Amino acid sequence: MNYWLMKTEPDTFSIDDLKAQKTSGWDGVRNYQARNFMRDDMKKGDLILIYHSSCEVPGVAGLAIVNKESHPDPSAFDSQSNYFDPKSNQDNPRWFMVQVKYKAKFKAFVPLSQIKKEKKLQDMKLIQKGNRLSIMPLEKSEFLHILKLANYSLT
DNA sequence: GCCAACGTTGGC
DNA sequence: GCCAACGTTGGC
Repeated sequence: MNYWLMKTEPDTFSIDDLKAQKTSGWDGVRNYQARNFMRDDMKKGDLILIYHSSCEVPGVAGLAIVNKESHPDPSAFDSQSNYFDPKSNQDNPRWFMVQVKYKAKFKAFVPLSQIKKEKKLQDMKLIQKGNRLSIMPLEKSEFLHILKLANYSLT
């Protein structure tokens, strides 16, 4: 079992949108490192922190789970899509995604400012200088500590 | 809106 | 393979 953090801009797709849809293909990722995590490493049942970025108060908003493992991102084939990539095609897809399933919206949102203050979270990739990855692995201890801050318990 | 930091592109 | 130019991310 692995643990992940996935960023999303809530103006585009928020934890509330995921809650309403229940499941969603995580399309539109156009960064190779993030793609590789989805294509190679994210397994069904892995748990995911959903992070709101580029918004008034950035931070961790909720929890999701990998529902379907890697498959080609169809938005890359759609010339009408913002995520269209003419270099990707059905025979040789360049971009992959996983499908995620809603688990919870945290009652206690965990803001980035709080994460930065937590001694136990200082090694998180999220707060390393210059890191812009939209999908990143978490240590189990980091994952659990954030659940604690969110006042959320698994089971 | 600013801007630091990073990733990608493409000429050479 | 180098690297300048450009585009994007994302916090502030």
